[in-house]
Amino acid sequence: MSQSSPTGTGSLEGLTVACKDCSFYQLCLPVGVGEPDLALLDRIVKRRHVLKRGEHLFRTGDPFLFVYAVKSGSIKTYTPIRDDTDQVTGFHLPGELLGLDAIHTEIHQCGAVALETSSLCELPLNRLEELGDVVASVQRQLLRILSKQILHDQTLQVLLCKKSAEERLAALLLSLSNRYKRHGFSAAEFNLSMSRQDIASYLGLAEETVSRLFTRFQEQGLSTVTRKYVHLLDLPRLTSMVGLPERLA
Amino acid sequence: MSQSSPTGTGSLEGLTVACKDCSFYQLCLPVGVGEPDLALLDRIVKRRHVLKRGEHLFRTGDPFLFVYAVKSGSIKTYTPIRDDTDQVTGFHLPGELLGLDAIHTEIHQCGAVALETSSLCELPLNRLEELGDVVASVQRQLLRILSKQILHDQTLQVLLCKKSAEERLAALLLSLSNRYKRHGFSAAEFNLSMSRQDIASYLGLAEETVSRLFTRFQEQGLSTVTRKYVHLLDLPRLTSMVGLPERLA
DNA sequence: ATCATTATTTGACATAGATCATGTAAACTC
DNA sequence: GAGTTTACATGATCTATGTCAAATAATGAT
Repeated sequence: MSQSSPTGTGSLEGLTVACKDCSFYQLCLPVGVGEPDLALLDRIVKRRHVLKRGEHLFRTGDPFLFVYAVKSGSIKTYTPIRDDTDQVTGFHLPGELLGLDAIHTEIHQCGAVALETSSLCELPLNRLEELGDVVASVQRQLLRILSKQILHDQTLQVLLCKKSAEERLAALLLSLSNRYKRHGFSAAEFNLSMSRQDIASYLGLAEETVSRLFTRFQEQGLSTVTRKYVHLLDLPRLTSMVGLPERLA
Repeated sequence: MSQSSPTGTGSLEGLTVACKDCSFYQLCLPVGVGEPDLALLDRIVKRRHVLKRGEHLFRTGDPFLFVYAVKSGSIKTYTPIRDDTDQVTGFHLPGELLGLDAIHTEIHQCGAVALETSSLCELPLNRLEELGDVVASVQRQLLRILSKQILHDQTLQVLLCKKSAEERLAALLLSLSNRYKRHGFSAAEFNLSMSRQDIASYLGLAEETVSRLFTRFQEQGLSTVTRKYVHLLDLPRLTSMVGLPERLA
């Protein structure tokens, strides 16, 4: 919701950057919130949330206090399944919201960990009342965003129910590509902040299968993956592999 | 949102039953909407929507006009995948909402068909403004409901990623059981309104696998399934099979 | 820098569940 | 109410992935 200072992450402390000046605000609460409303909204949005790799934003069972917006970096959310295994439920990139699933129970059902150094804004949903008129407008935006998430979940459902391992991985790569592209980053080259295991968990595959697929994609000239660095060589073919508008986000 | 007349479904036409008298209203918009608000809400909620088996409530691509609440019967939602196949995305029982995924794009991304004779209420989301004060309150409820749906989708994600065919089917049977129970119906005996194929699609399995599992459950004394009629014989064992709070709804 | 730990890759093998094929029983049609 | 269609069941395979095992490479710690 807010822009980081030109002097870098270290000086975020004490800064008062307005939401309307944030390069991400249109991604958080895209349309329908007018200028004056934004000024109000700005009053209750907290900034200066920075996490290093591996640090938790919240854990399963924590009380729900805020909806978070990723400003930079990336966050993964997961649910513990049994004693040892986790299910990765999502990867959250800049401009995307986090914690929406906890509105219902007011208890976080997922844990959220930084995959790399990341900064976030927080929106105290339970204090929205203080905003008066802006409330309805912001809530309408939130409804849209939650609805979008539900749509995303349906796409994932199709992916998990009907698509092969190959199609699933292609879909994830394209999803990341599109989401980076939206922020002016390269659609063809980026770094995977998550591990093979995270990817496997998210896609319902074994870690080994993901590894083998990366190798196969390379053999087929679809992409190059060296460690964390991904280079998508044949976007059109990858897209046709996934088939349909099954874009993940 | 409204209660059917004591004289039966045939006489729904012309009835003006208040939301607050509806036995389902607490399921639609559970808490936080006070009595006076309900009276207002009642003004814009339409009733008298009746579908016979196989009839569509809406189709993919239709403009989004309403959120629907199931009053009686059951509805399935699905997305077309390729030319021939569909992905069943959900089964909707009385008291549950429908069409939430279309808020974002304002175009229905799913089709919705009645699995049996069903009646529904409609809530014109785009006319909520007319309600004035009640808006924030209703929207807050809606947020909770959408959030709950997201939670449900996460459970489904775990089911599809980590659970065996057996566990998936057990989870679905228990989900239906719990949802019927909530409405005062038997938790142990009910009718499946959906086909084996629908179940298979929803759970990411082959139709044949579902058939075989029903047979196996019967052999193991877990349940009895004759055609559409299900009798759950060993709820505790079924529950422990699924493991964890992975209840589907 | 060196060692220890963890992540990734690769290979050999096992298996759950898909697919294909066919049979049987409801449910609809005229 | 005989015939046609559609839903469900069951058996015989086949295959995409999972699982187990081990090698290699990267990362972090001392």
